[in-house]
Amino acid sequence: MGKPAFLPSQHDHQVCIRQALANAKVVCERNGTRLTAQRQQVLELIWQEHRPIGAYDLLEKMHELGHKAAPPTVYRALEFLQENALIHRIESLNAYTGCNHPEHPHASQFLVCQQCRRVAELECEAISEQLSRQAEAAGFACRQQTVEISGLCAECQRGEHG
Amino acid sequence: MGKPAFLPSQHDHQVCIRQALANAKVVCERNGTRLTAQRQQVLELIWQEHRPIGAYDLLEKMHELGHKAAPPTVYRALEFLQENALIHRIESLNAYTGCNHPEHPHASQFLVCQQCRRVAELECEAISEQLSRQAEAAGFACRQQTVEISGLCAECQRGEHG
DNA sequence: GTCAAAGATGTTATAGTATAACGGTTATTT
DNA sequence: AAATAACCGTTATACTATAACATCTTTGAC
Repeated sequence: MGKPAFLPSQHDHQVCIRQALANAKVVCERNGTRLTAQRQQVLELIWQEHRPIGAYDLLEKMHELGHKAAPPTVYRALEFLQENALIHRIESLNAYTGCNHPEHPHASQFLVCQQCRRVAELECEAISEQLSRQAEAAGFACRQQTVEISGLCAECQRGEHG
Repeated sequence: MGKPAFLPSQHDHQVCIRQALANAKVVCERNGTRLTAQRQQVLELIWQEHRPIGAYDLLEKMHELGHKAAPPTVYRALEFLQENALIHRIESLNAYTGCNHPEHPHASQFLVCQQCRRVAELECEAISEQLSRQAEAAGFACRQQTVEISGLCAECQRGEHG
């Protein structure tokens, strides 16, 4: 069995962040796109959270770090990161979260905990393929899937997050 | 084979609207909730569109009809209609659309055409059950599913909507 | 029927999310 | 070095949603 969908809340998150930044460099190089300092900062701030973070919360963090940015700055970075598959937007939260598998294209499914607000990314091909099949059966040409499941993660079901 | 996912754009939509309002009355009666004139108006305006409509567009339509409403009015109606399963919110559009099957609880999947902005509602149990299973396998207690697929509907693939 | 409680609506203000538009700067290519 | 494209700064504004509080209406108990 692989990694659990939700990492234990007490894992060493610095490792996640370093790994994500290293991945991002490789991906951008391969894509021929530029991971500028600003974009990298936004990506790092996203990864520093254990949960999806909103654009204006990111903005606030940048201000705290002395980077006097305006909304378009952060939205541009978010757009770039999405285009390069480095982050995902969680529609039901209006928030952004790091992608766990940026190195290959994939359709994801997200488990969104209503209590602790953490999100797990599934990458279940059976689901994405079944969705594609159903869409095609209706004559629909599928471009992008948004699959988000709200509920309670295992820890919150056990009452570990109050 | 049943109804097509996307109705032909030239069907008699007045029939859809009348049917939806009749359904709504039954559903609210069964739920013990009150379909007031205001809520009914919002539901009717939603059904008058062939595509999901935003809260502020609804507001504008109400103004055109001489009903001088403020945002909370329409949001309250939308909340009520959602609670009674009479409409769905399409997260990826920030817009609302009539539910095709309000009489029984169900998880839906939405096909969202990027060109004509129409939406088809699938109700595929195989998909919703597979999603639940995957979530549970991760120890996740599923409460609500959001499944939206963006792409092109059959008509738009044939260039019928320019 | 009256009255209390609950539910629904009106109103004002404000919070939260996102983009348009324009000008300047930096990097890349030739 | 000039031309181009990509990136960034800045201001203003559009779009989406809710808080808070007052008023009115419906319902149900007596």
